[in-house]
Amino acid sequence: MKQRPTILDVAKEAGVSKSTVSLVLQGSSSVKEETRKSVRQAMTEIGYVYNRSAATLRSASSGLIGLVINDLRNPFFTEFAALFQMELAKAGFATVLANSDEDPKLQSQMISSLVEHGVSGFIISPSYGEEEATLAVLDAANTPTLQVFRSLERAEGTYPFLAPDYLLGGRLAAEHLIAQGCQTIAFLGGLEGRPVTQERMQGYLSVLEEHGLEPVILTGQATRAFGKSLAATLKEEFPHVDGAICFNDLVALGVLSACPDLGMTPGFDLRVVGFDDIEDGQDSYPPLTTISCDIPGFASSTANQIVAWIKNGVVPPSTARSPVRLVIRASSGA
Amino acid sequence: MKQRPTILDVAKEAGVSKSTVSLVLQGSSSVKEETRKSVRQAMTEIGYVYNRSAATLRSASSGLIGLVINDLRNPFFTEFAALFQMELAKAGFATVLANSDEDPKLQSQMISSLVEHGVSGFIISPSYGEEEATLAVLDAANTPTLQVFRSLERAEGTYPFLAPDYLLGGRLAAEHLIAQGCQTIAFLGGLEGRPVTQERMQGYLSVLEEHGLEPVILTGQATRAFGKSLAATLKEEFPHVDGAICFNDLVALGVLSACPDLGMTPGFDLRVVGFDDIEDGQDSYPPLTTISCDIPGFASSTANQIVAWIKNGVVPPSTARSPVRLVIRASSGA
DNA sequence: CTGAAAGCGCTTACAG
DNA sequence: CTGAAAGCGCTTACAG
Repeated sequence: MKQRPTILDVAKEAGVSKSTVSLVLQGSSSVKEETRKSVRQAMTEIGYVYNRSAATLRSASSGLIGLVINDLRNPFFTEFAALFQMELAKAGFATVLANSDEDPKLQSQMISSLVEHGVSGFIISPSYGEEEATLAVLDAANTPTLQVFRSLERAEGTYPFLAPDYLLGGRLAAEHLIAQGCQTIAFLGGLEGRPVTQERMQGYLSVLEEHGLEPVILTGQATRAFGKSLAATLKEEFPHVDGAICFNDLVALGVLSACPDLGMTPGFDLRVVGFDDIEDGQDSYPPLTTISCDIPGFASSTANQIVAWIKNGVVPPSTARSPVRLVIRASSGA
Repeated sequence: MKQRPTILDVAKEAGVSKSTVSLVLQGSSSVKEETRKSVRQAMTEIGYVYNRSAATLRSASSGLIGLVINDLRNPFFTEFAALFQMELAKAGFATVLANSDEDPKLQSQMISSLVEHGVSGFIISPSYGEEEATLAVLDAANTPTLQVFRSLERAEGTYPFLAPDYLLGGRLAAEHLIAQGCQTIAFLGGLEGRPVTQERMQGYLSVLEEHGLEPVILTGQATRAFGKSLAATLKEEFPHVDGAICFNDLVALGVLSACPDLGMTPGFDLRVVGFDDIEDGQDSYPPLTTISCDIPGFASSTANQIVAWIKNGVVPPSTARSPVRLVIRASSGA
């Protein structure tokens, strides 16, 4: 367990001053190629590892970015987190992933822990409720912060917000089911009053209105379990419903998995559309028609924006919407 | 964007020396309660935030733990990561979550980035292949490192390994299917030659041998998609198979979702058992019988061990197995 | 292009 | 119980 070598050791080994070593570390162009090489070699020879804490202390930029997600167990967010992290790694930043688990208390705790660790920026998909604590620590941190997918009410404007065009997604889903000949289309799942639910529902409502159709709305948890229970509710209380737009794919997959026991054939008796395009939807029975939010594109765009903000001070627009598209599979009977 | 206050500002505000502030920060018992209070109050008044980079530089312990996972998109690992992170937060450590995505190159890169950031310990579920680079950077890091779920071949012994009792799991699954009356039981999925596959399969094989039954083994990717394709293979080439033990739940869920189109009734024509007990298996059709690895217990045990190692130098045993149990649901026809 | 010096915000002995 | 001083490993002007 001997001490790790420092730039001083490297300097000694390479026969230069420690400033020169530091310049090599930063890739400065004012060091001769030859010198650079010998320094690099000295580093590998003595097993030097860069100490970012020291660098951070002096230069105030850690190269760490905090990604705080409301529900990391939802595959949609997992997918985003995985892609985002890889994207950032390319830009030389490390990602600290934290799961606030829909708990605003946990969220503010985690954020303040990340601030202590000196993160250079935040990407947050916030948990709802008790916004004060979270906003207080974020304000005190005074660091580039981007909201994704969801936005805190009081933070609109202060922290730029980037999300898929949920409203358009709702419209596309509704138009598709109408084109498939559905007469009565229900909107299933998603917590009442939440902005994301509102937007997806609004797209659905406006299309139904344009076609003179009556809406059927059954909100609730965005989970498989709730989706399963909804299928039974539909069968018993709303047997005339022949199309369902689900708040997200989890709800939709729950509905699909409940159908066999209820004697319903999804894609035939009941045409189902989800939202998010998580991978599981490709391998469900039947495969799930859904609204894709282009997560890879969303992740790279988010990564680019936060990096541009940190490095060059380019503040993203206060609100931006990314494109969505309909992905047609068998669950809607196509 | 004014500078963040430092302990010097706090000291001035509270009318004490900065050493005293530092002692308060560390919860030293040698500070009068009264002093402590006034210092704490001064902190909140001027909006002080602790700078861990500075502390790390001086004391060489960052309070950061790196969790490097081979496939974060698999819900099994996501679940573990989420629980582990919460457990560590309780102990005052922050978790840096990284996804190596089954890519050993990415893995060694991420580890060295984490080392630069000064993590105090590693938990690694390694990606296989090209072990040299990963081991080299880990050796250089010289920091407490625990392997979970999987172990690098060359690292047995050097880095303690903690995993569920896969072999017993394979046995429990096989015994259950035999008790259910299955005559021909197949083992589906899992990459050939991987230790985890070997162990699960070994449990299955030994039970079959004890009962004089012939094994049927179809290895491959541990994904839903592969599970789906296996169901068709079974139907065409192995119609006599009436029980299936899947490498993991993803494969099992893939098999289940393929059954309807093949005219098979899971739990009846084909009794299916998975492995891992991911949440999706509770809401599949039919619900999935599986081997539970008690992820919450595993996560907290892992967290405790790494913390004890870091704080008190307690090195975990070089290999340990955690209990597994059979969870019976409808897919095995019970 | 390279060297000597100061300083980032803490913690750590060491006096008192 | 509290204060003055040194130092962790870097980066940053500033000379040369």
